[in-house]
Amino acid sequence: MDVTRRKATKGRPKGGDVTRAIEKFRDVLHGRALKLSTVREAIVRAALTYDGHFNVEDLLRVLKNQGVSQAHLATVYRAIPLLIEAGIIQPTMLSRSHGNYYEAAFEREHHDHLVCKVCGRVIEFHSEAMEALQREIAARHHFEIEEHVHELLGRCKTCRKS
Amino acid sequence: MDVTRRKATKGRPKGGDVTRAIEKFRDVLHGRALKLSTVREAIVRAALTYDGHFNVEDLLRVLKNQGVSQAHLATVYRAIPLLIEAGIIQPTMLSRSHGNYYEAAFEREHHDHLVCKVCGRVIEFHSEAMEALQREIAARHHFEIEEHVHELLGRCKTCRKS
DNA sequence: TTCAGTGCAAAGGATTTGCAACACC
DNA sequence: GGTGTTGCAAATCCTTTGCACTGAA
Repeated sequence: MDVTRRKATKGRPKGGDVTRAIEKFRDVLHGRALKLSTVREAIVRAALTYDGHFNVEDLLRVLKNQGVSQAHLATVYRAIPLLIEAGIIQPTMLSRSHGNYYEAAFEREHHDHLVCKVCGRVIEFHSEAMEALQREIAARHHFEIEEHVHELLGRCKTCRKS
Repeated sequence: MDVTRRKATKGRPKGGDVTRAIEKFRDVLHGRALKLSTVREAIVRAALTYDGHFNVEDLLRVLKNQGVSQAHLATVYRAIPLLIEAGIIQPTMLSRSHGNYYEAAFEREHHDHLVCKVCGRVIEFHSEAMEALQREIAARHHFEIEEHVHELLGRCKTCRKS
C-alpha cells in the first residue's frame, strides 16, 4: 500500500545518463538562446556525479580538483538556476544549515528526507500514502501544489543510542 | 479521523497567555543564569502578539513603534534563540524567502503550512493522519523524530485562476 | 562576427561579534 | 556590585552584480 523505501545513493547516474542530461541541458539552453560552455558542461557532470547533497562550494571544490580552468564561485552560482530549470539538480532544504543545498535530480524519483541532527546523515524516503494525503489537504483548501518540502529531523538509529 | 483544519490567526494570545509566556521565559533564562531585561520582555510581547509570520526586521519595527529604547537589530537577533528555546516562537521556513521567518508558538498546536508562491498567503493545516504516517516512516528507519518541516508550495484558490 | 559566458573584484543582504557603557538580581 | 545585556560598528558569510575579456555558434 504505502511503499516507503530507501533509495540511498544507488541510482547514481551512469555514463549514458550524464550524456542524456547534457543533451537535455543543451536543449534548455538553446530554448533560451544561451550557450553550452565547457565550464557549464563540467558543472553538470560534477553535479550529477556528486554523491549526496552539496552546496556551491562543494561543487566548486570538485571542479577545482578536476582542474577546470580557474573555476569561479560566481560561475557556479550563475549556473545553478539553469541546472534547476533543466531538472539536473533540485534544491533541498537540510533545514537550518546555512546556505542552500542541492542534489542530483535528473531522472531520479521524487523523495523526501530524514535528517539526523547529530551526525548529519540523510536518509531518503518516499511514501505514496504521504503524497496522497498532501494532495487531499491541498484539494481541501482549493490549493494547487507545485512542490513541497518535507523533512523529518531527529536522531538516526546510531545516534539515538549515545 | 483526519482532522485538517484552518487555525488561521485565531487563537492569538490573550493577556493571560502573554503573562504566562513571560513567566516561562523567565524560567528558561534563570535556568541558564541569564536575565530578563525590559527589552527582552518587550521582544517576547511583540513576538507573541505579532499577527502571522515575521522576520527580525518586522519585530524590530514593532519595537520601534512602541518606542522601546533604540531597539537594535543585534539585540533581537540575540534574543531569537532564547525565544525558540522557551517555546515562545518557532522558526518557519517559508522556503526560498531570504532570511528566516518565525511565528508565535506559545501554547499553540502544532501545524504545517500551505504557502502560495504567487501572493505569499500562508494557510495553516494540521493532519493527524500525516503525523501518524511520519511516525511510521521514522520507526521504519529506526529514526527518532524531534521536529519536522512540512510545507506545500503552490497556488492558492485565488491565484490559480490568474 | 556576435552575443553570451567567465573571472575577478566589489557590492549586497542577513547575521554575528567585539567592546564599552548600562541594567538586572 | 558583579555579571549579563545592550547599542553600535565592524566583521562575516553567502550570494549577486558590473565590467572587460574570452569563447561558442
